[in-house]
Amino acid sequence: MNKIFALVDCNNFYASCERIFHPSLGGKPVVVLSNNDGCVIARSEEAKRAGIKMAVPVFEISDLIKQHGVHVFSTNYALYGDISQRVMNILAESSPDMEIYSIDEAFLDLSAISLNQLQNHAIALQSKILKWTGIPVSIGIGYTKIQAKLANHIAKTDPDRHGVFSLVGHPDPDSVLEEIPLNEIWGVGEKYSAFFEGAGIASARELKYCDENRIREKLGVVGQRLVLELRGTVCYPLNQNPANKKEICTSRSFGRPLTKYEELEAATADYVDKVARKLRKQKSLAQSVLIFIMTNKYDTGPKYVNYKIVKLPVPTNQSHELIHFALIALKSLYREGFRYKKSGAIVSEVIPDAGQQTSLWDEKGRAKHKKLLKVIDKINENAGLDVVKFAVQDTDSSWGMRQHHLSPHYTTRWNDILEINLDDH
DNA sequence: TCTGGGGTCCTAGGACCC
DNA sequence: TCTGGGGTCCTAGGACCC
Repeated sequence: MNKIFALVDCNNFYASCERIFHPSLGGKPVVVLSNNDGCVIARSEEAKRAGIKMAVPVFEISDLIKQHGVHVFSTNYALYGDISQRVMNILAESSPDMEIYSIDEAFLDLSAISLNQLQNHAIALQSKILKWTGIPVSIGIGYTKIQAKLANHIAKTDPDRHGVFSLVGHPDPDSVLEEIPLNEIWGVGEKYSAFFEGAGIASARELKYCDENRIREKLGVVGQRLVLELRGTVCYPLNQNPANKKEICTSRSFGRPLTKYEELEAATADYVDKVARKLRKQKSLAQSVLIFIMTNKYDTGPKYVNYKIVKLPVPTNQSHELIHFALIALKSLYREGFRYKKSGAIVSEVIPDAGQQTSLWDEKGRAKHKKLLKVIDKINENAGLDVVKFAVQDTDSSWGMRQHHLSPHYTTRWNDILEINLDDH
């Protein structure tokens, strides 16, 4: 039996999240900014129509913002993560065979739904999500993930489809593919687009019927899979139990350039602690940690970029231990006289935290710290904040993110819960 | 003058994704 | 003044082995 995949994708997710708690923003242009209020990372339809492009630095569009009265928000991951979970819960309930692909997308296996019910099933799901969470979604259906992605693109862009489109059961799928430019295909980026253009392949339909071996020669197995998936051969199955991360990274630009070692140390220790928490959350240990620091790549002043990798003597996910080795690396990286813009920590050689061979001596202190960290994690999780920190992380954190347009944490922080005044009408 | 061949493992870097 | 952050997979090439 053929597999049938659906891709459910939240429309303009971050912008839609901000709108849930600001219903008056319906029909108005909304954008959400990256960390430090740097670039545009989400736009409502109105903002797109106003000519605001994805990923532009916000200072370049200040005129557009004024001109169209665009509502601007700092990124609020606590809110988006929580709303995402609610959407995913609804999907999981309706289709147990599901893969969460990103914060705002999930693949579903709909093979069990009869062909003539597919469309209705999708429409019902779409309206349920809207009703229960306030988030509008688009749903695309196909015989492979790449087909489902394509169908989703049509569901989103063709107003006649009202957010649902299926290539399965379509009378003439090739005529649909004919209209799809190559760079809309999932897995086709800048380089592949240029290659296809040079090879005289102009649409998704042409790619589907091209000589598969020729593509394989030039683009390897990745290119060949593109062709096969377009034809309906599954190369990317549903991945229901995503493996643990093999690499975990936390890095940030600072709210202002840092020059003193102590400030750089505080920020970097903070990032390392965040990495350690992510490790503990997925019950993993890291065997090496990389620290990098860099100056502003857009600055005209003196530039410096460098990194250092430290092999850890014992695999660990303990914050203080990782911070200890990270700071040794940082010390050797630091040079005076530069304005640092960003630093980061990446752990790799990640292994499961189970049955690790450690020396007896190691084991003693480690077990104690493990208990302590468990408590700290719990406190921080419940508070929804970084209440407990290591001393080196600094409580002042004037280097922290600029977020001048942050909305409240409506759903994850008690103090921010929405109050409704019933007398006010 | 002649100078194997096949295999594995590791790493860096490219390409892509949201 | 202001320019995001966190991932995965694949490939080519070097090191090393027998």
